[in-house]
Amino acid sequence: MQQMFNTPLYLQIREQIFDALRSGRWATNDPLPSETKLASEFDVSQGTIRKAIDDLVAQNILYRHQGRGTFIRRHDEQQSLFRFFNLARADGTKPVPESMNLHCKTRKGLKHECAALQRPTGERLIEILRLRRLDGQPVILETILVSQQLFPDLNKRDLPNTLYELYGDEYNVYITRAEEQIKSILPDATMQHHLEIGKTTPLIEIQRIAYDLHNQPVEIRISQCVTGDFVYACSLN
Amino acid sequence: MQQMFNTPLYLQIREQIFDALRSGRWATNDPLPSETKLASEFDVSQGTIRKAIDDLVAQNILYRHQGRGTFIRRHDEQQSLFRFFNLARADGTKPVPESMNLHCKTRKGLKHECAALQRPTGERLIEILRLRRLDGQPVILETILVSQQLFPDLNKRDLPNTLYELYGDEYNVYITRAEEQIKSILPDATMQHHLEIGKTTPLIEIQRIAYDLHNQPVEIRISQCVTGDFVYACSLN
DNA sequence: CAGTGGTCTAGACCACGTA
DNA sequence: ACGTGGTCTAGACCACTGC
Repeated sequence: MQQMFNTPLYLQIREQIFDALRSGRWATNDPLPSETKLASEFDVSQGTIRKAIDDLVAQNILYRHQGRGTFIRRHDEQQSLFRFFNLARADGTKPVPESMNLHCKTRKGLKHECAALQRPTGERLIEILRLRRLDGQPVILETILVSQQLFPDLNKRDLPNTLYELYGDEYNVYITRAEEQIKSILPDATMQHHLEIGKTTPLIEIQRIAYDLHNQPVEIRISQCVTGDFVYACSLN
Repeated sequence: MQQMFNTPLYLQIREQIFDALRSGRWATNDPLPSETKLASEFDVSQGTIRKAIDDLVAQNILYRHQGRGTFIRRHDEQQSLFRFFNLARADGTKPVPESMNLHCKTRKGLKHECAALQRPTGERLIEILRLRRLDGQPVILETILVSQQLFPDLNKRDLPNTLYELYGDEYNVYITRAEEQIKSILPDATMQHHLEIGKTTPLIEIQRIAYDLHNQPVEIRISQCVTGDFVYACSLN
């Protein structure tokens, strides 16, 4: 096959592989077909397949393991606990977060919430409130909002510490990236109570929107965090 | 040339190119020698040079421009204003920051400051205090600390809005990455005065350590920011 | 041992920028 | 028209994994 149209071949292949991934064509735990097999299937050279996969690896959608194969990146317990978790001790090490669910209910979504999730206005959302402890201290109060349509019966399940793993395993929704916005706030009565702080202890509030493979917003997560022993850590390049 | 020893050729080449960059072998504004020239110089194929440069581009040390050549990434006015600037409006757009210098002096570094900069304890540091305005409002109070040894007479200069450009142009110190830690604080009297806020307005405090090409810490920067109309924005992958 | 990804080559042609 | 980076190929060999 030759490069036709104006978009490079490897980008076309990348999109085709990406579509195949989303359609569930390959089992989540098995390796993808080898580069040479994909090359003959798509009728391009192995180097072109390689470049396409390079991109998907860079996007953290696939990963390679020499000698074993190429695999779909999953949110499993270990990574999921840390990959999207930016709170660290002052020395840069990361604590293991525990979580306790405070409530889980359904309610009508507010206008701006539905808009952020790109769902019809007024759709029912599932709201989860939980408290997270780091090194035993209550540090984070977290409100999670998802569409009930996309996650039927999520509210009737046992909710694990790592929700993104559950989203993937049970609902075929794979979180690949997220955007966070941080501001500073003072605690209301609920926060004071659960986080065991006074009304003059300032908090950071992190608003996250998490996106799936299709780049669709899937979850809103608002975390109020006490930043005494812990800080929000971020790298710039 | 063949792959010898156990490290891949392209990594060896990458390090050699990197060394050449640091030694100032190529002018900062001219393109590097073309891939084919580098290939014959290092006696490897063009594809291997390409892979080496790919890495340096991914690290944001070089950039390519098709048809023109490969260049050293500089902190120039435009990018520098935004590249390491994570405050955004709630809708995600970025304001143009202005800055006003409040003072610039030298003083003996505290123990933890010298340690963070990997300089001898008690060395003299240059301290710059400035106020930044976004959309006309005073939003950020910023304290900058660098070694006087590394930046002689910096305190006697006119300080531009984009310091990293000055570091590169005048001191051959190129900032390539930074680490930030964020926590929430209440303002002291100085902050209240300059940021025009009351004592109950919570702020976020960003502590940044910026690193140069050698991966040496070069600058400490502590910013206190009002997060009313602006938020700290960050992407997770 | 066979099969996977990882490296490396040599050479072709394309797309862009400059003069 | 020419030189640059960008894409693509076909084929070689290496390094790791699992049987």
